[in-house]
Amino acid sequence: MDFAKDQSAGYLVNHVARLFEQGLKRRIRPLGLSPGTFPALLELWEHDGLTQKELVIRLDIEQPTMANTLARMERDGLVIRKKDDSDGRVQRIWLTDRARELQRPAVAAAMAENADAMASLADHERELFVALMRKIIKARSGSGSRR
Amino acid sequence: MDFAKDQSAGYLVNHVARLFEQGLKRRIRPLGLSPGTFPALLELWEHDGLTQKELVIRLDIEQPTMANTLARMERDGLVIRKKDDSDGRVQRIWLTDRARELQRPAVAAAMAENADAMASLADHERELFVALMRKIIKARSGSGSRR
DNA sequence: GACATTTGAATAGCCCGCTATGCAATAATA
DNA sequence: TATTATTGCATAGCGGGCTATTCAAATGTC
Repeated sequence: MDFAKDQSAGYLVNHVARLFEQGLKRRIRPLGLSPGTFPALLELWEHDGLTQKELVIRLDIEQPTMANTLARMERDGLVIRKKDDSDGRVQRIWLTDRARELQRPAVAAAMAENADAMASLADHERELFVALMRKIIKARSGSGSRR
Repeated sequence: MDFAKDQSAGYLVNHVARLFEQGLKRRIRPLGLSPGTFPALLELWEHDGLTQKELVIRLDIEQPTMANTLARMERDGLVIRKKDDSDGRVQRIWLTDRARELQRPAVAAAMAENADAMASLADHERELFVALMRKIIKARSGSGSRR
């Protein structure tokens, strides 16, 4: 009984995530990007040529989800996938020029969206919010429910 | 530059939302429920016979998403949809016996998941977390970006 | 060296969110 | 009252998440 949805962390976090995603989507659409590509791009901008497996681990996302996202990214001319020379199983992911050029505007858009969505929070509240989420993630995916 | 993803609220909130959803999914699968039905069920358990439109407004979700979710729910024997007598456009949504019986175990599962996911937070941190998210939602969807 | 195991990626199929669009019923208006 | 506008819902199509399964390459083991 008495499950007040506006007091349920799970309910709220889903709502907030949707708001963030929608905002980001609007902002990066002009760049020809969609939100799902963002995490992969962030990693690749820092470390071009990562393996699909490495992306999966770094982003804590399931392998088929990553494979699917990368397929879309390749289709859209953001990356190319090449087999590793020394191991025929692994796919290495390389950014295209276009993707490299998008770094500045895309990061700017994401930062703007973050700022905007949290505009109603005071500075210390923002830091708190981020810190709390990191704590949850750490506890959860760190020693998480390995099946 | 220097967009640290572990400091980006948008990035983190997406991650946390995924963790919550996966946890809930595992917990309610035995009941034959999926996470997407939860918000609608919560409303209907309190107010059976709501309109699709009313659900859309209360849950801040797009109309086609709701229509789709309700179609799945009807398929799975959770609700039935009946045209309103006095207005042939509106669909009223009525719970089945099965859905009513699921209230207790489903709510228990959600509460357990919430508790579990936030187990690493102190009590006051949990309250803070919830309060911050409500603040964000209020500022955002309240006077939000009406196109 | 042959066979079994492990590992990385791809595919199939589903849930659930979105936008854009179409359609039928009602309400408003000339 | 005939036409137009509005309103509520459904459909099409896609992005992005998941699980389960398959496949090929590499590794281990006998």
